[in-house]
Amino acid sequence: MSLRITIFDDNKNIRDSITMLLQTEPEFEVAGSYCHVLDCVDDVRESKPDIVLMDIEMPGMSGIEAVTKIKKEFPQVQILMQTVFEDDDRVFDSICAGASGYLLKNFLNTKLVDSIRELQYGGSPMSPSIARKVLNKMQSVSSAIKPEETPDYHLTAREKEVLSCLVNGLSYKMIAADLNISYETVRSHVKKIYEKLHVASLTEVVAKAINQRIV
Amino acid sequence: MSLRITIFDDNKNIRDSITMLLQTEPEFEVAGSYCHVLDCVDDVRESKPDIVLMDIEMPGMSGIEAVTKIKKEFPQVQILMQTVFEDDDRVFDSICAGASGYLLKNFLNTKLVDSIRELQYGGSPMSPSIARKVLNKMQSVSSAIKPEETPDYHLTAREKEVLSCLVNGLSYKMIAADLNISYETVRSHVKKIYEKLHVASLTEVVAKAINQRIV
DNA sequence: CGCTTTCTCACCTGATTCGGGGATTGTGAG
DNA sequence: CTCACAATCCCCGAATCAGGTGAGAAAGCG
Repeated sequence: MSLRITIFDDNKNIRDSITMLLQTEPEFEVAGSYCHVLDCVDDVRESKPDIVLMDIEMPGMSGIEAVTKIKKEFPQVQILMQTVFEDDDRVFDSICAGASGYLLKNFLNTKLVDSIRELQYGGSPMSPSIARKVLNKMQSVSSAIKPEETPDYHLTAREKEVLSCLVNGLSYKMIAADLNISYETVRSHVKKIYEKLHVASLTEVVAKAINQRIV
Repeated sequence: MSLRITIFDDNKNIRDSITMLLQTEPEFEVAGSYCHVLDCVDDVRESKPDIVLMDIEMPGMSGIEAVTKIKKEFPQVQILMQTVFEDDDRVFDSICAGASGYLLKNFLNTKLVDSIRELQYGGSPMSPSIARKVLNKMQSVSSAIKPEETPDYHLTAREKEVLSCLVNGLSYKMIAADLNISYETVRSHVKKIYEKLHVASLTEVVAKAINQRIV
């Protein structure tokens, strides 16, 4: 059983050299070869590839958009991105779009065949420098999510109730009605909240409450 | 100039075979070899490695904790994780802890030397199946973060400026001073913002701005 | 050239919030 | 049993915000 491979690259020389490279392996079959991705979904439908090689820089529509579209229609297709640039954002965007591997073009000759095999076996081939970018991004993302250190302002239960009403945009009057207490009581609580959060206006309270998830 | 490598692995056989493997390369130097990570920080301080090989399964303290500690003290040290398991969580945790590469143990013989060189050159060697897990995680995380469907309230640039001031807790007066415009102008902008966001109080504006990331 | 949008500013009236007080209960810790 | 603290309520004056109305200058557009 042969492995069908479709190529998207605007550079004919690269397409040809990839084709030649792939033909050295008997079980690889170039199912299609296209110089743009404007009809990528149709192209994939027709060529029925197991693996798509996608250049990231393409005229008309970017390779990243193409990945999104192809993955949406044919989620089982594995896509290997190729690029000359190590642009952080594009690497990241490609991954989010659903690419399964990422190869720098200057590794094409030496690594392409290996990479395709790795894709075939459920791996994700990546040039090491790309992998480094991915790991760094991963670390920054995860550390950006976690830091939920809530300094704990010792708000009482009632104060928290009032606070969450404030965050929901209620006025003192409305809060009073809502909690069945007097307007003045609400004010007392709010004053306390001001003290405890070290702020001096409702907007600051709301901002602080939301950002520090005291709500 | 030789590359100093320190090994942490509770299995003596593996430590020895790694050492032998590394000795085939003249510029590699095994700086230290330890069977546990309880004193990993001191061990690293003494052996002064450029690269640390860390087994993920270790008695006493897990390799992941060790990575955290080593990276905290010696951030420039590159750490290559090794494991027999492809446990999703541990892979992810290792990355967050600061590991720079991830190698499955059954690739040790064939890939270790290459991987160390890639680390040396700023890459992140990963077994393809590990890379796949990382990509998948990445995709799920990013899609979990992104769903920020911002309905787009058509705020003008100036309005957004005012808005961000509001979110930072500034009063109209302060905003006026900040943006070098009149108090009344600030009010005009705020009124517009109220209309566009369909709200009627500052607290609602702040809450909406933060929650929908219009800031 | 008109037309729309944006940014700017102004005035007035009423509503709401802010920052000080002070007071009364009940409850739980020491 | 005090003593602290939370929760409730009250008053006042000053500051700020809200809503409505109007209007001029500059920029962009057909």
